[in-house]
Order: sequence, then C-alpha cells, then structure tokens
Amino acid sequence: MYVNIQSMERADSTAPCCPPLLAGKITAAEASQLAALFRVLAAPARLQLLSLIAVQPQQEVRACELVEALKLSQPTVSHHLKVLYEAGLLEKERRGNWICYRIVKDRLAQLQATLGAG
Amino acid sequence: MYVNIQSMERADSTAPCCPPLLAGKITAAEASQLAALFRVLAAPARLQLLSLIAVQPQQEVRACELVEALKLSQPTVSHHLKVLYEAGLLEKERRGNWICYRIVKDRLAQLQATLGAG
DNA sequence: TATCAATATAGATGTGTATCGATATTGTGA
DNA sequence: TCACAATATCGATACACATCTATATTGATA
Repeated sequence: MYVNIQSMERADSTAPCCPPLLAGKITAAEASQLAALFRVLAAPARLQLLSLIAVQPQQEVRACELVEALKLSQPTVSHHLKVLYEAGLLEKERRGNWICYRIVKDRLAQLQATLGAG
Repeated sequence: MYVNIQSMERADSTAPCCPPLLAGKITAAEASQLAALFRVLAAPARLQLLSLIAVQPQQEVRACELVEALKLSQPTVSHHLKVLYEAGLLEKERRGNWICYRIVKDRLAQLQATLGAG
C-alpha cells in the first residue's frame, strides 16, 4: 500500500502529518502516508536542495541558482523542487521571472516529531 | 550518487550518522548517506515493524510474531528486518529458535537530530 | 506583439527494490 | 542422528522513480 509521491496532492503543512512512530501501533494507512514523506527525503538531490536553501542569508533561493549548484539538469531540479513543494516542505513565490523557494520549517519539525516517542 | 540499501554494511550506531540538514551546506556524499537512511524509513512495512516493536511490553519481538501482524510473507518480513538491522535501527539476539529484535533508540534519535537546525 | 529568460511538462530509459514462492540454513529436542 | 520450527537466502517479477533531452508555458520588456 504505497502513496505515489510523484502525484501527491499538496500537503497541508498546518495539520500534523502523522502520529509519533514509537508511541503506539500505527495503522497501515498511517505507515503509508509517513513512508511517502520519508521517501521525499530519501533522495540525495532533495536533501542538498533543502540544505542549500537553508544556508541562504534570506533563507530563500531562486530555482536557477539551484541548477548551477547541484550540477543536475534544469528539468531534474524542477522535478525535485516540485516533489518537495507538494510534500509541504517548501513554499514558493513568483518574483517576476524567478520563483523563490523557502523551507517550511514547521513541516520539517512535524516530521522530526514523528521520530520521537511522542 | 546513491547508496544501495540492500547491500549496506551494518551501521555503527554509536557514531553520529550525519550533520544537521539545515545547519550548513552538506556535501554530496553526506546527502547520499543521509538519503540512504531515510530510504530505510521510506517503506510502510518497515515503519509498521518499528511501531510494532516499540509497543511491546518488553520492547522486543520475535520475528515470527511480526509475520502474523504484518500480513506479509515470512521472507518479506525477514528482508525488512535485515534492512532495519543493517541501518543500525534494530538490534537482534538469538534465543533458542527465535530471534528477538529491539529498537536502537539512539540511532533513531540521531536521525531525528538531523532534521533539526543543529 | 515578438523575443528572451526562467520554469514546467512530456516522454523515454535505466536502476533500485518490494514482494513472492522455493529452498537453504540453523538450532532444539526426541 | 533425524525431524521439526524459525529464520535466511535465492531468483524472478513488477513497479516507482531519478535522470535526461526536447518542448511547452509563463512573465517581463522592448
């Protein structure tokens, strides 16, 4: 029972994503949802994107800067940004020709919380 | 640059696994290692296994109990337990005919820490 | 409106892995 | 030593997805 992360609905980053992993028996559906989120983090390129965005002075980046930094093709970077966005881990904003991405820290904190005992 | 999780060396769960994701620019190698760890958690069956082990009164389970609980074949469960073990997330101990698994909480805490700002 | 830069989508390809049935291994006890 | 139970390994299959090139879309500006 998998959730295809390439066709995920945009996550609601205000709602808690999942119950703590160790605090009680999770259901198959919960496991599937949580696994889909971890799958988003299970790609080196996406971790590098998050890291790169986090170290920016303004905490945000234009997509084109990330293409240069990652040494991956523009479509590939665009794909990864979309996956992160749809997982609720990034938010974006158009500024003229550019699209600027920021990390949604709350969402990351939620995910972090699931690894605790709750 | 991927790390094949099906042929991972047993992780040293005493050594810190990875730098915090948001505290500085991580290298491609660090991203690859960390992604491999998240890939271990990116399977619903493995999350259910962790959850099931965590709720046991003694915090440990025999493998055969997990087969019944997960409704997956015995070889499949054995495979997932191996992946979790090699990632350093489980430890095991033979007791006669049985093999008992326990969660390595420190390892999980390390992983949790990487999702923070460090 | 036409052009250009930035970003997104489409389609194709190769690889990793979740799952299974069949079989091997290992340890216990008769 | 043999039979049985628990676990692990093997080989095959199907599918998700990371990546690419080519192309479409979008917004700004001349």
